[in-house]
Amino acid sequence: MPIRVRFAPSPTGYLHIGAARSALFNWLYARHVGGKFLLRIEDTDIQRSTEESTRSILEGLEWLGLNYDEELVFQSDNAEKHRRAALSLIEAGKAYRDFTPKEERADANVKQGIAERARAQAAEGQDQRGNPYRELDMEESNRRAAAGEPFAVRLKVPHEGKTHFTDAVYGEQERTHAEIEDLVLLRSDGHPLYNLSVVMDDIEMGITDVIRGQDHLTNTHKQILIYEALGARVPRFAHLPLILAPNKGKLSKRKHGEVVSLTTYRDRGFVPAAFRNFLALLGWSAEGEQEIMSLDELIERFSLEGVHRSNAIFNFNESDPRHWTDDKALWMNAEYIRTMPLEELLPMVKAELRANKLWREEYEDDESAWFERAVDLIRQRFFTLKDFSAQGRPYFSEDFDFDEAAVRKNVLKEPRLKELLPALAGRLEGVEPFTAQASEAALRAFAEESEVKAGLLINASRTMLTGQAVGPSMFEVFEVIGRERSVRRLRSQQPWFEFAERDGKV
RNA sequence: GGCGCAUUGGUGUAGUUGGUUAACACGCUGCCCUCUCAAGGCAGAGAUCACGAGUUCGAGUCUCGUAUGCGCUACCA
Repeated sequence: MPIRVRFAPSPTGYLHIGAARSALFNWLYARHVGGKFLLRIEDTDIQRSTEESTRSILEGLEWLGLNYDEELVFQSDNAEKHRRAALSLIEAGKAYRDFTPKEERADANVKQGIAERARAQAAEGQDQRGNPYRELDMEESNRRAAAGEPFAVRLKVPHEGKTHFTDAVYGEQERTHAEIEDLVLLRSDGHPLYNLSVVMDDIEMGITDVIRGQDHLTNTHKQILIYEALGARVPRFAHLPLILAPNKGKLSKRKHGEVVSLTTYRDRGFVPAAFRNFLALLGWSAEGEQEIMSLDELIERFSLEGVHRSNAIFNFNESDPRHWTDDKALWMNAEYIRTMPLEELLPMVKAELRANKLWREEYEDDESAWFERAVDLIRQRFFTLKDFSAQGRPYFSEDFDFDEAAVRKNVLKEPRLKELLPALAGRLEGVEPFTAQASEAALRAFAEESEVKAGLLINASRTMLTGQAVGPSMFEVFEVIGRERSVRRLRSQQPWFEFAERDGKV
């Protein structure tokens, strides 16, 4: 039987890292075994589901390159079907109507309420089959329902026995029925609940392997009971370890904000392949020590056996601009930026420049060779795509800022530079052709004549041309910036205006 | 409260059927390279493998207990 897996997020917020990782693993598994990867939006929680979330999820998957097969399924479209199935389980004697009035639960102390209730039940020696309506006479039940009395539908969990399954990651799992409550299938307002809906949709979609977060590991037993009540074949299960925040807590939108949103990584300059690679290594490892893996390698090497059982911590620190997200993710992004095929990087740089009004059509036309050269030169030290419009700005625009520390250290420190730099500009003006080698020769000769160290002129030039203290080899920069712009920038007195005169030093 | 799962340096992970100095990546420190910063090369710091007991000639690897963390326990998903 062909393998079919699915990713089934609920659209109650953006796609977070953990969910994205689940999607990735499902996708990799499907591609590895030549199966199908399906997508289903679990929008049965009408209160919290939004179209915007759905859009964000779709965008995120697209960004990661996780295309889905077959048509997108919205769980809410099947609500009526789920409702009818629950009702027919009553007929079959596998579920029953519970006329107990609905208990309102404040969202904030749900967990606490559960624990308290459990304690109270244990104290009274009550078991999970204690519902007074469980054995209510069918005629009586039908009559009260017909009279319009509201009821929830609960699954009749057998008194004896246990459910059992073999999880592809966590191994043998067993749970006695006594530990499972008669779970609610249908709310008293007729709304089908999660466990029923997932099971039915998974059956309908022909899902053979359910791969999802470990937070569903214990729910699985309940779902197996539903599969059995429905007379359906139980799929294989594989539960994935969770991805935790630095404080070891669950990743949450409310607590952690947008650092845990996948789209943040897109918007802050991550290369999709890099982030995908990083994500794949959270909770899974391939045999061998290679960690940088292309999509094809990922697909080829992915297996459920390599999935771990312990939760992984995803590091981030929004208040630290340099380590705002996981160091390894940042490193991997830089690694991709400097080593990926240039033609794959170019469109991303184009998008980044365009978004910052730095893009010119010539870069793809008359100046394409220059553009490629420039990108190839500066990419070596960049961490994110954002760097192309930030530190990279002087290469694409005349309007760039001078870094004050750089100016003080490399330019103002030596008063003679105010005359030396324009003089150097004069020398460079005559260099033909204007190559890295030629400019180097000219600069070194000029340094010797002027009896200053070449390094002084080099570092000063770097700051004059790029506004920065760091960057690529200076002679490469001369060549890429070009003679005309280099000369002009060397003659600019702007740093003195901007910083020195303000200090009253000049 | 009950049930389940996990626990290897700061983080992500390797550690074959128990067998010498616990491996790799990121991060960190130093050196080399050098016009700066990266990259690259080299070297280094950092783990009594959560803790306690047991089995064994020998345990990160097996058993039990404890602790901690996480998850589930809902007419949320």
